[in-house]
Amino acid sequence: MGRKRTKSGKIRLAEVAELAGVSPITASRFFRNPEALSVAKRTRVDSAARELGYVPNLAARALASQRTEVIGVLIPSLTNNVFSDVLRGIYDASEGSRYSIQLSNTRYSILQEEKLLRIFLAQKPAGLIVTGIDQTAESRAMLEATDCPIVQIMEIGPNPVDMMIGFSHYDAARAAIAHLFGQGHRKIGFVGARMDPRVQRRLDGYQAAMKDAGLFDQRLIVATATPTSVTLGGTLFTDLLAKSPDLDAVFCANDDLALGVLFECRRREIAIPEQIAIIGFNDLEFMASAVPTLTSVRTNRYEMGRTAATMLIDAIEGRRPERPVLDLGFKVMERQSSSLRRSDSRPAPTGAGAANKMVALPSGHD
Amino acid sequence: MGRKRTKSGKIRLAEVAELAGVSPITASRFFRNPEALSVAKRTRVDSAARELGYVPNLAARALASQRTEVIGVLIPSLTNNVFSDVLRGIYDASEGSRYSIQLSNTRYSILQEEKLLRIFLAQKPAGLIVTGIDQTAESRAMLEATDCPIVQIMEIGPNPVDMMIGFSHYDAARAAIAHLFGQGHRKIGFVGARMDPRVQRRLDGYQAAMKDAGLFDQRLIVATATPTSVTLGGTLFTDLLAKSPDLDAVFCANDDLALGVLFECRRREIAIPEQIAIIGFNDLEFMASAVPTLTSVRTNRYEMGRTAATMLIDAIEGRRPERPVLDLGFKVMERQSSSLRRSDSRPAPTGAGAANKMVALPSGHD
DNA sequence: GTCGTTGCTGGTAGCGCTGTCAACGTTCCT
DNA sequence: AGGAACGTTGACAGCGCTACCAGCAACGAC
Repeated sequence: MGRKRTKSGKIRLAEVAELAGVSPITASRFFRNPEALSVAKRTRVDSAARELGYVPNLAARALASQRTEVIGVLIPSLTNNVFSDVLRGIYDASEGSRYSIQLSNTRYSILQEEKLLRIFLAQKPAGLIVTGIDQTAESRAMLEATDCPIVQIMEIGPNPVDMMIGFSHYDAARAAIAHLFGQGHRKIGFVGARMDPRVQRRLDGYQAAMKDAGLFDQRLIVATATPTSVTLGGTLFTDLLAKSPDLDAVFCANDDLALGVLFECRRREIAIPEQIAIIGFNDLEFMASAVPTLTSVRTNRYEMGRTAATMLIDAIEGRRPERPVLDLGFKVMERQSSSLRRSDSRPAPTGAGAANKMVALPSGHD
Repeated sequence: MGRKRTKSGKIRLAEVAELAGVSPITASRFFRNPEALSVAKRTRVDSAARELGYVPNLAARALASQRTEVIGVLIPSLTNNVFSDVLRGIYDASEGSRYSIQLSNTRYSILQEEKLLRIFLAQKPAGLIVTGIDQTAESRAMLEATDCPIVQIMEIGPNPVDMMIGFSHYDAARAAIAHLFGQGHRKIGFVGARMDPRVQRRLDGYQAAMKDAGLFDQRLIVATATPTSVTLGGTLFTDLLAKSPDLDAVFCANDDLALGVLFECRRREIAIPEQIAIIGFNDLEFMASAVPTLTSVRTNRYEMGRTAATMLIDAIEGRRPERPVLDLGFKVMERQSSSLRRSDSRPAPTGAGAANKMVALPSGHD
């Protein structure tokens, strides 16, 4: 007796249990911890669930268990293809797991981040992935008061809230400048947009390298808070040339800017790298197939997302990582745009960028 | 008597109600339909909720009300920047609403889509956004059996499940070819990658246009299922040149391929547009700042996402749109890469691509 | 004055699932 | 053989909220 189905017509756990000839709680265990069941009951419940097409009601589960199977992800931008790679990694790692991803966009505002964090935490997420290390004091306090695992991504720094995965933007920028120094460049400009904390640290690295070499000059820097774009790369480079006409190289804070600089050089008939060398940041796919091929600092974005989600899920399930802070490092991918000692005087058609020479791998593993 | 707080220390609705001196149900109404309360109670509940920092428990709400405030979004790719624009629109539109976005990646597999759909529907989403019109029969049946509003995005076609927003890829491709015909081109090649249904329809449009003009030739087509990239554009163009050395224009199924073709032409010292004209698809930001600037078919991706989410939320709340199918149209953005009749013989530095001439706006509004 | 109507409020009874604890059968140890 | 230890199972009582319906006051129509 009693209703067989919920009024919405959905199958409930009780139906599955009844068909399998077990109690609801045993059926429940099957979905959460199958090993706790005897093989006989396990197969019975399994086939009953299959036969009925049972899908657990997540809301009921969350209410009863006082926790969700949601991983919250806070990122500053959906547009930036840097984040789309990270996200892909996160989604890939979450696939097949019981956890679902809840994404929110802070739009590069730590106040917005704080607001979103409050909402997220109220729903008791299973875990949290947050971008960067520059939270508000309030956010920081909330994160530390939470008992769910947390991974900070995109960069590494002191005092992780919990786990941390990324690389040193400061070191990466220094490595880029060191590479240009190695090619004989001295008047190296900096072009940056958006100027979020990570881009700021790249600028810091650039400044430190230049100062150490006694080559620092404020006129070599063009930076704006405007969101980045290829077009903006050309505009900023134009500004930079006006300030420093005797420039011999440019470090671009990202690859879109670098592509914009490349095109602007084409317009002005500036030879790359003979007159001006270019180095970008992130090593997006197109860098290797541009003409000339563009040197860039490769960052492991997909791997970062994937590893962050994997670490997080492991931590949620009680498998804490051996080391909570993971430095994924970077590589300077030397290509034609910064190679004065060119072995090939003219690029061959197709696959020209093949000469991807790995130059540096500071900080972290490989 | 009775517990004041849940064991997790969270504020519940009952606490808010008590402080406000009303019954829990009245407090509940305040959050869902404030107009139903008298002004006096409304302010009392409001200040009580504020004072306690109350945040509703979504799981309990979902369980009790038998519905969620989740909008499910199924897209085929996270990498493709076409989708990141759409997603940004969706997230922007959902912000400030009570609805949250649940994103899943079908990886261009309609079987995977069917699987995800089953999971989504079991959780009774408030609404659903799905990509394209090529669902499996099973998926289609599930979608039609569901009572929540559904928006199909990215393209338009016959028999919408519910609402639909997009444009005709077929017409857009025909417009691209018509533009090239207008410039005097005849041997027009097609370069395509990924070859998902929408790219396939672009190819169909290309073929129809060429056949109508009596210019169709199978050797003018290079298409692969491989995921798209700039590098691949160069490779495919190389293949195309091998098949059809007397080519005078290329229609690229997307802008990344077009950029790859541009670079390959540079490598081969093929003059654009004098020897070969190029037209891309989507009009990503960089197209206008490349050298030469690249003609492309502009699609309204952000607007598509934003409008889809807005329409969906309106429909969820009972405000059905006047017309369920919305054609957002497209525009051929004529630039240097396809303009033989160039007014400017040499592009000026910076902002060179300014000469964005709008050529066509078939299908839909503006 | 009686009846219906409207606007607001509250009580009751779950939504579907899991935490806790108790109970059972079996095995292994001393 | 007795008892502890383990593995497996089930009963009960909610999780925090809302659907549903009843109740009540204020008002107007007859």
